[in-house]
Amino acid sequence: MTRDRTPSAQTIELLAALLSQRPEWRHGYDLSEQTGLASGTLYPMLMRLSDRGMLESKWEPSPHQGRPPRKLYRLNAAGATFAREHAKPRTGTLRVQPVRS
Amino acid sequence: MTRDRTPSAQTIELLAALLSQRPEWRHGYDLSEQTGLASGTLYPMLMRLSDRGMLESKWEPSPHQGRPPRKLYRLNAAGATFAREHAKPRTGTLRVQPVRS
DNA sequence: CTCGTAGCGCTATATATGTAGAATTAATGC
DNA sequence: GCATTAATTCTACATATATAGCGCTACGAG
Repeated sequence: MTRDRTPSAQTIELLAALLSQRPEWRHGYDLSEQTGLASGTLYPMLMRLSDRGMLESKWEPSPHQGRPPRKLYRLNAAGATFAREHAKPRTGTLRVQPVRS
Repeated sequence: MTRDRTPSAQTIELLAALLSQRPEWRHGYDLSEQTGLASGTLYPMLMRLSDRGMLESKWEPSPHQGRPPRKLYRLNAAGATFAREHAKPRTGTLRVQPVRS
């Protein structure tokens, strides 16, 4: 049967990255740089999130000759809700983030 | 001034690879596997040979989604002549290569 | 024959996505 | 609680092309 796990730290990081620049389209390489996630972790994650209806996606033709085409992703409504849901601190305790100057 | 060097061992190997399957189109990755030449050696060589009018080239759209497009190369008439010219032993002296068992 | 330098080879890195298989993590049943 | 097992993460590797920059090599001049 299909089990449903609560999002892992990596998933939350990816969702946060996608949420941070919504509604712009992002590609995997871009997201791997922002999050530090390796390709073998990131691409399967993007596919799973897509399969679960969290993301829209489309292909963009190679920007320069000889470069691979990019697959673009973006949170849809369901995905954005899900991301916001899980982006906030786990417990009910409110925490104030000090801002570094 | 533009000097003209006699083709290096690497160039001869590449020309031989191209000649061996003429007139089929070959792409760089393919040729790098056949010759063992690293990409940073091979691609500049292909570009130089192209610039000197030895090769025809064209782009092939990505065979599978997410894979980089391929640039195809093939010896033209001048290139084929040049390749045959330099593929044969250098001097008039015939040398017998001992074969290591 | 020697010297300067243009041309060339090579290592490292960048751009992008993707899969196989091992190791790990977490949900469920008992 | 503990074992089972599905789901996920992670390390390699594969697919392709391309450039920057260092260092070597051989051409041509003298």
